[in-house]
This record gives sequence, structure tokens and C-alpha cells, in this order.
Amino acid sequence: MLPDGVTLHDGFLDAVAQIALVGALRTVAAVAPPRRMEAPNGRRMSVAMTSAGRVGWVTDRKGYRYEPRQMNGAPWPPIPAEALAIWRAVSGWDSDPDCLLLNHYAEGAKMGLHRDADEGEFAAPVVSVSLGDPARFRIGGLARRDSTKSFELRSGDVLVMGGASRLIWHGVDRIRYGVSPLLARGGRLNLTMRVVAG
DNA sequence: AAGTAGCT
DNA sequence: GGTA
Repeated sequence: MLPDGVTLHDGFLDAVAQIALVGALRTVAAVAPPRRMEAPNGRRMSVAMTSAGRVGWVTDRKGYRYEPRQMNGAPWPPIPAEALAIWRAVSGWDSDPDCLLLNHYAEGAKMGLHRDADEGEFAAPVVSVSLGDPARFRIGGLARRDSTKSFELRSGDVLVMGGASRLIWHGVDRIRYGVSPLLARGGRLNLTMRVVAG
């Protein structure tokens, strides 16, 4: 039983769709290379990130925020049509997302419990797509201290966090590296689409 | 004394 | 996934 507002579309993308999406994301990564950024506390994150869309999510010692340009001054690449199609199918939101955040989990990468709270529009859901190696996903409640539970997210799964769970705490405990044949170098790709409205 | 996209 |  998932919290109210969280929907898991198990196996939403078949193998063909997963391959097509990975191909489109390769183009994103070529224009805006994923990099391991610094959290405001100065620690380098294990997950490498980049973005597509009108704005991209960045972090450094100045804090978390959305920026209209990459560090090198170039705009972010457009959000691939394959990703927008998923958003339109599952988000229930009228407009398209402003940002696609692309996270690459190499072997050993993980992400601590956090909330997606840097957007200006919390009525719109966050749509998360998993590709490649499986991840042990942890989900809590609206308060940091709320109890958590975990389950596995597999390649092709689409998770929607919206409604009462839009600001829910969540994270990735670990990935099971080398399980999926989808990505040549292994690891996990996660993309999340957000309405930033700022 | 919170708050935590980090660390054990 | 709850502490320090």
C-alpha cells in the first residue's frame, strides 16, 4: 500500500520504449553532460545529474535551485518527445513540465532521503521514470521523522508523486548494479519531470 | 536547535 | 530512515 498520491505504474515502458528513451537521453547527456554536484554542505553527491527543459536543477554551496542555463552558459537541451509522452499519459496535468532532471547512478551511487521542494508549483506532480539497474527506493511521509518503507523500482517503471504526497520524503538506498542489460555501462538512469513555474 | 539531495 |  503506497501513500495517498503516490502511484506506481509497474512496467509502464516495454523494452522497445526503454531503448528509445535511452537513445533520446543520450542526446541530452551529449549537450549537457551529467556531473556530480556539491550539496550546500559542500559534500559531493554520488549521483551525476543534468537537466533538459526551460530550466535545470543545480546545487552548489549557494543552495538548491533551478537555473535557465548550464554552468557553461549554454541553455539546457529540450525535453525529449519520448519523455513528454510519458508525462502527458500519467501526470494528469494540463501543461508540460519545465524541467527534466536526469540522474545517473553508477555502481555504489545512492541518494539520501529528501523532498523535491525547489519548485514553485506543488499542485503539479513529479513523474519519475526508472531505466537500467533496479533501485531500492525508500519512501516516507510529509515529515522527516515519519516512518519509511522501501520497495524496488525496476527498468520501465513510472512513479508519480502528487496530490497529498507531492512533498513526500524519498530516496534511493542503493542500486543493484549489473542486473539490467539496458545500459551498456550498467548503472541506473532516473528521470524526473517537474513543473517549476518560476 | 533544527534540518538533512551529505556521512556512518 | 534514524542518529549524531
